[in-house]
Amino acid sequence: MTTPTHPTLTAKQTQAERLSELIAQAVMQGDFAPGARLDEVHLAQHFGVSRTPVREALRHLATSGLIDLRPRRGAVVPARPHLDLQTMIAALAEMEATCARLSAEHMTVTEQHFLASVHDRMAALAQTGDADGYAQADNAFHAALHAGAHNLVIADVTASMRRRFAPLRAGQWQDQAYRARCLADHGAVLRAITARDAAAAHAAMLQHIGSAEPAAA
Amino acid sequence: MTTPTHPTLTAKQTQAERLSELIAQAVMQGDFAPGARLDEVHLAQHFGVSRTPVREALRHLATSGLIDLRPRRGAVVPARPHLDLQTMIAALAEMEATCARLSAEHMTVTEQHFLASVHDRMAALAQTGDADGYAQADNAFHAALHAGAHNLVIADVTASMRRRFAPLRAGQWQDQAYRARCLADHGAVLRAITARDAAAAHAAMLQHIGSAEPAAA
DNA sequence: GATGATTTGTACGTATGTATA
DNA sequence: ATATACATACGTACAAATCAT
Repeated sequence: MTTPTHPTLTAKQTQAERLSELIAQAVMQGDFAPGARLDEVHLAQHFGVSRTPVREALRHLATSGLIDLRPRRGAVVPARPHLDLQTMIAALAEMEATCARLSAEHMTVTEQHFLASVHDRMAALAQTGDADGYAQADNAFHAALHAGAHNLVIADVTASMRRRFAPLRAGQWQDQAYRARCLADHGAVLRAITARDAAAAHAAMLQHIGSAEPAAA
Repeated sequence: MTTPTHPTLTAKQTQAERLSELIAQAVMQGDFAPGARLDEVHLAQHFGVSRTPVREALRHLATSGLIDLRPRRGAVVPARPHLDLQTMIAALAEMEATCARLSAEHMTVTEQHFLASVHDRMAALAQTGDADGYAQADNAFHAALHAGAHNLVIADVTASMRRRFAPLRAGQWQDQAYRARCLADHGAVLRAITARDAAAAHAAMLQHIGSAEPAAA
């Protein structure tokens, strides 16, 4: 009976998801040498699971752009923080910034109030160390902006881009400084939107994603 | 119709990749009803493979955002609300405008010269009634802007959105007034970009697509 | 609300393609 | 260049959870 090395706090997750987050964190922290091969059996043994969930986690991370995965050749962590990853972050930043600008132009007052309430909830959580709740509030904030753009195509594209970064963001919320900066950035975006200042909303969001997302560490 | 069984032609692709493409096509073509469950066993049987590659393909598609995949509950094709033409045009306008802004910021001088040469070619064609050549030049102009954004992700998303309008644009080029307006709009964009005026490039492109594309006629 | 059927998640074995001697 | 070793891709069996009844 292979037992997990340590008790998982969130029991509702699948092993593949857990591993995806763990491996993503490890790669971003530089625990693996750049260019090193991520051996399936080695990882499976290390985490005390079979190769199946490891494979699925690697597929997920490859699609997210964090690792390179070539058929029959296995996974490697790209020598330098993946070039495409930075490109994808920049792309996400542009999409989110567009949503912010459109929100400044098109949001109803009711939607503005809702956005503010989400922000307040996030601020309240800032005191507690509740990383999980914080992540949830962050998603709610951005989702409100996607909706506020009043364009389902743009909202959909942005949301789907954003979803790819979920495993990469997972660990960030543990960092107190990151949480604080995130809250401050959101505040700036919120102010620009309620002031209907499209250019400021755009700029604030661009800066937020550009700096807050896991850049080339 | 998707081919149920393939006579084991072992290309350099893996089964999972093959399936991923097939399923993606099927979903985008609307072969599955929105909200329909994508059963692993069914798909495996349908394509004549085991569940393993099907699972990996579904993971890939879920990460890409094409399908929804919730733990222990399987995959479903998200019920996307009907996207009307105006929304899609507005979305394309935003993407093209973003490319224009990024081009103003990042284009090299060489790229600027190339863009100008494409524009000149288009101007020369304006006199003749060559609708086909004009359409080609228009595509070249926008392609140059996509490239000039220096972000492959954004370029790709924009190009794929644009491609969807090709059939709708086909007839427009017959109209002399449309061709003239299009050329003038491009000129404004070009001037803003060579002046490195990001905001002006953005605005000019937004206006161009918003007015020139086949609006809700 | 409990129970059975169906489906997903995980483990493991086998074969084929890749890399190395 | 041929052969050998090894890692990945795929198939299959079992376990666990969801949903229907």
